[in-house]
Amino acid sequence: MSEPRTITFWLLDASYDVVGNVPEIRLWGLTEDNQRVVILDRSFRPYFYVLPEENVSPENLLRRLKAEAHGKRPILDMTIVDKKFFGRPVKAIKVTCQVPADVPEYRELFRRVVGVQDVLEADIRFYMRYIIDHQLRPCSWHEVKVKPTTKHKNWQVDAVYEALEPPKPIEDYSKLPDLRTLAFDIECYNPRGSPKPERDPIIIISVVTNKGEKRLLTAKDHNDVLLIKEFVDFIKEFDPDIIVGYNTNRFDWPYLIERSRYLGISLSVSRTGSSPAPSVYGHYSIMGRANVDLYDFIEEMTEIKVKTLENVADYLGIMPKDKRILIEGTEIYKYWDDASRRKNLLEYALQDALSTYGIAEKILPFAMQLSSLVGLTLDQVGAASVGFRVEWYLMREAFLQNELIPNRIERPYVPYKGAIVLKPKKGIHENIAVLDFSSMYPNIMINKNISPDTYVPPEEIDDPSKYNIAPEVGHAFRKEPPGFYKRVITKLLEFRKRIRENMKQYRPDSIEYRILDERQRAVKIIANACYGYAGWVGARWYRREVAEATTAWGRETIKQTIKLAKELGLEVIYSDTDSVFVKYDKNKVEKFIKAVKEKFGLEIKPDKVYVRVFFTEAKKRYCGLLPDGRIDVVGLEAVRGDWAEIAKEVQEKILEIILKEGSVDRAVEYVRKVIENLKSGKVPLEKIIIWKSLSKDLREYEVRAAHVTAAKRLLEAGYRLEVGDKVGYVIIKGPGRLADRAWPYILLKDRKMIDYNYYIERQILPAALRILRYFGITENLILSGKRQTTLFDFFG
DNA sequence: GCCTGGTCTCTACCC
DNA sequence: ACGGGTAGAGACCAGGCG
Repeated sequence: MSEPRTITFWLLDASYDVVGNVPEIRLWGLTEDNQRVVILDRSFRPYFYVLPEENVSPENLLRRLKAEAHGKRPILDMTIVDKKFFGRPVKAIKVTCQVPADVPEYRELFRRVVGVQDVLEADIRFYMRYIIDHQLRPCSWHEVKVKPTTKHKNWQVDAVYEALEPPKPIEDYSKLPDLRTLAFDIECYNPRGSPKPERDPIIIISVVTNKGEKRLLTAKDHNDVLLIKEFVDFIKEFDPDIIVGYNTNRFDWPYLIERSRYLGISLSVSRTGSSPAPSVYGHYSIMGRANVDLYDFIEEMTEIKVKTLENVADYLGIMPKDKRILIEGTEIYKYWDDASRRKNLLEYALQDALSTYGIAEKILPFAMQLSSLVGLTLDQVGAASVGFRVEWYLMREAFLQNELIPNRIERPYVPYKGAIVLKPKKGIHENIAVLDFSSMYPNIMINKNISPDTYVPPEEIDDPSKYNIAPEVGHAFRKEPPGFYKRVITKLLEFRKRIRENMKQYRPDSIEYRILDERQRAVKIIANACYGYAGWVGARWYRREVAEATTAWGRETIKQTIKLAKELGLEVIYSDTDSVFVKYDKNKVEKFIKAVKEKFGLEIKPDKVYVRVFFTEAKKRYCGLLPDGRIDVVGLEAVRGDWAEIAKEVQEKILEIILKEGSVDRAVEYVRKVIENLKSGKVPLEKIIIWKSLSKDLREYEVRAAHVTAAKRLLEAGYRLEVGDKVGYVIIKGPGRLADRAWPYILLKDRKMIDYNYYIERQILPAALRILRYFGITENLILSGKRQTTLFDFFG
């Protein structure tokens, strides 16, 4: 039984601990035959690099470092190694320590030694070091030679193995193991505003699993001791691989942890029996399982404006709002205390867990592919910001290419010029094609070899023919050899091509197809984020000249493209960054595409053709009618989250009437009707709520803004608000500034308080006139109610 | 003291 | 804690008016 064997496993989580002065890597996973396993590797040691100053001999420095370390904690090894730093070959001293805690100690000690230029790679967590060095991929399959061990008998796994050699990744991403997923949500008793764990019990924990279980765990009146124990027991019994929730990192887990501590209950939900623990990027780590907060992913979906669980579930078609029970957060305790209403609360809680589970089904396949690609574990990848996701990917690549990973350093923010936006030709245009460059910035970075390691400062320029010189800004980049960004982005684009090739062997409705599709999406997202990353001052591979040159070439490209279009007789209506809107002429457009390819080595593709498109004179705001009758609204009030629904609706309807029917009269009639309805109180309250986000702490605001005063009123009423939350308010009648008349809709006692005049003058009319004034309509004309002539009607 | 115009702050958008 | 470019509303404030 204890003979060595090779097993195949899917990597779920990674961690480490020091056991008997030996660091032990733990790889948590699932095997092909559906066993939960942990693989221990005690052979790996932490290390970092010391980079000598240019004129310092590595041998001398090595001796000095050894002398410096003498008498301190033993260092396992110090060796001079050949590495590259920003593409340049360098000698570095690799320092291998006994345990991870030695690394920061020696980093601090060595960085002060004379002759040391820098200490590198001393800030990488030990298990991440392991993942990078062996190129493991979380959420992917690996092969590993192991032998069983009797260690850690009390852990909740089917088997514990010792690795006889490091695992090897398997390059097939089309399959997933049979995972156990658990979604949960907690409800707290909150008669005194926001619940506090040292005061208010948890009353319901709703649980839904992917194996068809639905549980409603409840408190005994106001005693939640058994409830929490039941929850812990259920997790142990079901033994989930993935635990999902909505906003669990900021609410459920901290609350459960605090509450358990207060009650003296052990929240041992992990596979080692430990409690969830706060970890990197503000997420909670549950040993051996992946704790995923779906909110992290929803946060990035800017198309969902108000990100409450019920809104998101509604938006994603998981649980339509009109088909579920909605209970106001502040009312929960009332339902709990009222025997006749308690069952409604229970149903509500279950629907929350079901919604959460539904979101997980939509999000997890992508999250897993992102995790696999960038190398962050599933529970971390969502919590990490875009910049860090890109960075982890780059760090893996740097390792493969023997490049030293630069340190994260603080730098001043220096702004630079971005893209060009053309002033549109205002009014209505017919038959307009939109063409845009595919991945313009990534391709420019490849074509011009733009990278920190190919950048050459002006004083070092010799023969200009050896460099690509950026227009306007004059930054120079070596043509050869290929720079870091070029190598990385090229690889990503090729990778994506290969995945898309691979997809062809599967039916579009198959699981394999879905997985690969999510994977190619993840690859595209990372490739496209490289430019932004390069211009981020917090990036390890930051260089302003890189970002600045990329946009400069982008500007030149689009300028030349516009010129080319005109030369070919295409009328250019508008352009933004990497797109051109031209009067559609099939032959000319085909010629144009070919010419662009020849001239710039970049691909421009027709994205869509508008039957009709309307532009105001403002940039970034227009509206187009598509051949299938759909309407694209871009930038205008109708698509902004900070206008009252009623105003957005009016604008959208006007655009539709104008683009489809060409009748200004009807549009004006429509606006008048809505104003009538509003005055007579026929418009539902939801449609006049204005939602705005809090971008900072309330005390930090410099001017009195409406949503801030509304937020303060919410706070006084006992609501809890955080940065990023959306505040919904209405404007009420009365004296003073607008900001002082903003009232949280939730606290509104009487609809009579609402200032309808504000909604007419400052919401509906501006939104309507934004469009209608281009057709000769004025505010007075709408308000006077005079019948219009058909003067402004057109086409039919 | 009120009005006006310019500037600043703030949000959310586009690509 | 990935980039810059942009519109538009409202707050704020200085200056003009008389």
